[in-house]
Amino acid sequence: MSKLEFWLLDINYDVVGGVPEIRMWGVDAQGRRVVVIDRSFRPYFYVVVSDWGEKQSETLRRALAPYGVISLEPVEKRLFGRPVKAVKVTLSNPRLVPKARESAARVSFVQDVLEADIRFYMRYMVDNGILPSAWHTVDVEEADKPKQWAVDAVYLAKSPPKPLSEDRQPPPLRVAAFDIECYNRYGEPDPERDPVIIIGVSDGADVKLLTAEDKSDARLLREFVALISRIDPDVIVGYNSNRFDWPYLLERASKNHVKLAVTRAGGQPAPSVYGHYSVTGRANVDLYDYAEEIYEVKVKSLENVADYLGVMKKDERVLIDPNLIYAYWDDPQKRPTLLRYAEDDVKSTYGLAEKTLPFGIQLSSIVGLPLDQVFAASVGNRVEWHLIRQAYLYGELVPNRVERGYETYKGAIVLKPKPGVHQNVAVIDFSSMYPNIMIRYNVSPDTYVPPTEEVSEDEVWVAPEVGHRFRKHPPGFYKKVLERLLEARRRIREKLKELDPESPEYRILYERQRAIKVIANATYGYCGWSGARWYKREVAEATTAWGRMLIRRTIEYARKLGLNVIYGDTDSVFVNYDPDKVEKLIRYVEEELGFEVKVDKVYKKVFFTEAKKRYCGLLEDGRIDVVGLEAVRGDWAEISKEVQEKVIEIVLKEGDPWKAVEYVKKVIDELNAGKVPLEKLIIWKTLTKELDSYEVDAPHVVAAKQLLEAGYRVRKGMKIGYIITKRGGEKVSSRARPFFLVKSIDEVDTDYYIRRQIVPAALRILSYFGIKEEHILGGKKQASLFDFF
DNA sequence: GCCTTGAAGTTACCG
DNA sequence: ACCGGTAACTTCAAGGCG
Repeated sequence: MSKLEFWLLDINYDVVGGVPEIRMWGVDAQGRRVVVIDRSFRPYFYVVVSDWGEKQSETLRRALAPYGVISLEPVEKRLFGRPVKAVKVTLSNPRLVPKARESAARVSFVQDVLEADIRFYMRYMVDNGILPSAWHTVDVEEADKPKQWAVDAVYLAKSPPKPLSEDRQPPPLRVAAFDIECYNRYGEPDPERDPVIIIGVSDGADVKLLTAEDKSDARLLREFVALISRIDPDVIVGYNSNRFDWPYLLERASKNHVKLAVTRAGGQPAPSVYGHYSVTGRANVDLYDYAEEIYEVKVKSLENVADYLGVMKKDERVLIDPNLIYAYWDDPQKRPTLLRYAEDDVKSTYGLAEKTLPFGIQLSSIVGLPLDQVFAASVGNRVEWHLIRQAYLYGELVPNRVERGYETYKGAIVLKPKPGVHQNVAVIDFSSMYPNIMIRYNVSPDTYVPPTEEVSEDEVWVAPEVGHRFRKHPPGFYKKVLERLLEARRRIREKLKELDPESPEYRILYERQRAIKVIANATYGYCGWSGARWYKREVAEATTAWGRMLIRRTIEYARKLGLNVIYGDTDSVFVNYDPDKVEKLIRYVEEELGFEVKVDKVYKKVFFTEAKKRYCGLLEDGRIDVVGLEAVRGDWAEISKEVQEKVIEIVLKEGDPWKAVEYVKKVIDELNAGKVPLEKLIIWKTLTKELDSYEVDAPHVVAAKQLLEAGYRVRKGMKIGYIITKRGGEKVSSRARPFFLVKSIDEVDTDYYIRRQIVPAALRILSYFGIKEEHILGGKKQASLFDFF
């Protein structure tokens, strides 16, 4: 027997000779790739019973007999904080759990079946405190290695692994990025018909471009399998690989009778939870999932995301129209360009992995989902897995998912801003307001006291406005969970202060505290989500009610101090920066209200219109913040955003709105002269539902229908880029066309872009200064129409 | 039948 | 499949006028 330290990369299970075995794929301290097998674990679930004795035990045992029941064990557990009579039902085979669950549910004294939907390997990790993307120590015995397994050693665990320090660095991981190009002469490539023509693979040092000869990809697929096997990556990354590359490769492989044996167990990738493909023994990460969370990037193409993250600048790489890939392939002159394009794609993908994996690794170990699942899982699922882990530690049963109706409740307060330019404004905001409210007032489903229940007043916190009551003691589930998270984050931030920001340790811990913050902040939203296991409307409702109270009291006190409250939203107040008074305000909130606030930023100048949630400000270092305005929205043409940004800059930095008018006029002249590139006129909008379920023919819907007609695949979730042209009727939508079908500026309805894009975006700022449309369009034909009225 | 007006539908933002 | 609050656009139908 020996001790093994390993970092857990992937986990799965199989049933061998009727015995389930957990397989933990990882990297050990010497950099060897290992599998640790545990055959001692058995699946189980709980039944909540109204009664438990010899008779019930016999009945249940009989009902479950066909499913290999091993034991029935009454246990002390709680559900939503209340002790319940529960029986732990242990089975021999994880695959029989669903059937056994149904059977158990039919037994008369069984009130509920719980935790039967926790996947077997997740169950194993939760129960043993095992964390993916983290180090463990385990007593092992070396075992025979099945010959198709691509690892250095296989071990049998003598007992379950134990987690080591969470701050320890991950081992050096081998990462491979891949990207495929398909023949697409007939539009969207169809794996039934169109071969894969290029597969690019990068291991960070080298890029290999595998190509198909004569449009036959059987050999190409075999080469890909061989290359992956040679690189033997721990992490395989792609861009949209779960939705495109993997399913496409698998289908081509099947057509060509090639086994896509890229897993460490010698098998093929397999569809798995959250729409991701599992590549056993490796982490298969789709970076598109990460990109979806970068809201600053509106059109989430690989080149845009790589550009934004500073991985590869758009103007320093080869870009070709994806629809013309086949043409570049067919033309020997152009094929080298296509190859460079494929190379840039795969290099960008690798670069993206370098930027994002450190965060992914930390998120994975905090919420407890394997690295390849954590990006693919929704925010709700991430929070939920974090909660499931904690529930186990507290002896709380995991509630079942239940179908519920949708309920609304009141949210945060947004103040009407004071319009105009304000100098020297401090933004004061609450640190993690909602998590801290839940901690302070013990807001949780298990501490909630229903109206029917009588308790003495001093035992409960009563939420303002809504009157929901929560027991002060004992600490509720959410409180315990959030306190632990915030405390961990505090500790890490303390440690960060002592580290060199350029060091790898710093990077790891920085990403870790960021991941913790993300989960803590999402927990409030989770509790108000009707799909949540720990959903309780009153919990969410009380949290926002306390939030409103806090912000109101803060504003009141600020005014009492003589501060000018200019604006506020949810957990922030904007006041004139009088350091003494601001200091007093902060002390008041900390001492009287018991919450932490800080000066988040100070604006040299900040400008508001009458609208909430939209403003712009000049910071002391000369940077400009734009919030909510057209310039930061993805559904305005680039030209309008550019104009607004520049107008804001002129107004804030030079204080001369009329100078901005001159600038806007200049841009309009350029547009009229046909000097504005077509790309700046594209308007992008998401297709949020199926095309035929739209009630209104909005411009992007009309454009999408044209795409469909032209033979393109149109799917929910796509961003549709369109340009408004002259051709068509009165309705804007009748003049919308997919952007790439518009070939010349002459087709463009420049009047639309002037009157409905550029001018409104500029006037959003300028109208406060008395500037009107005719001042911008002055002297032009359009203005005379106005004068007429 | 034409024009105005406001509601409804839609998207993307803020915190 | 995390929440509610908000602005702003386009379409569409109702209402007023004649």
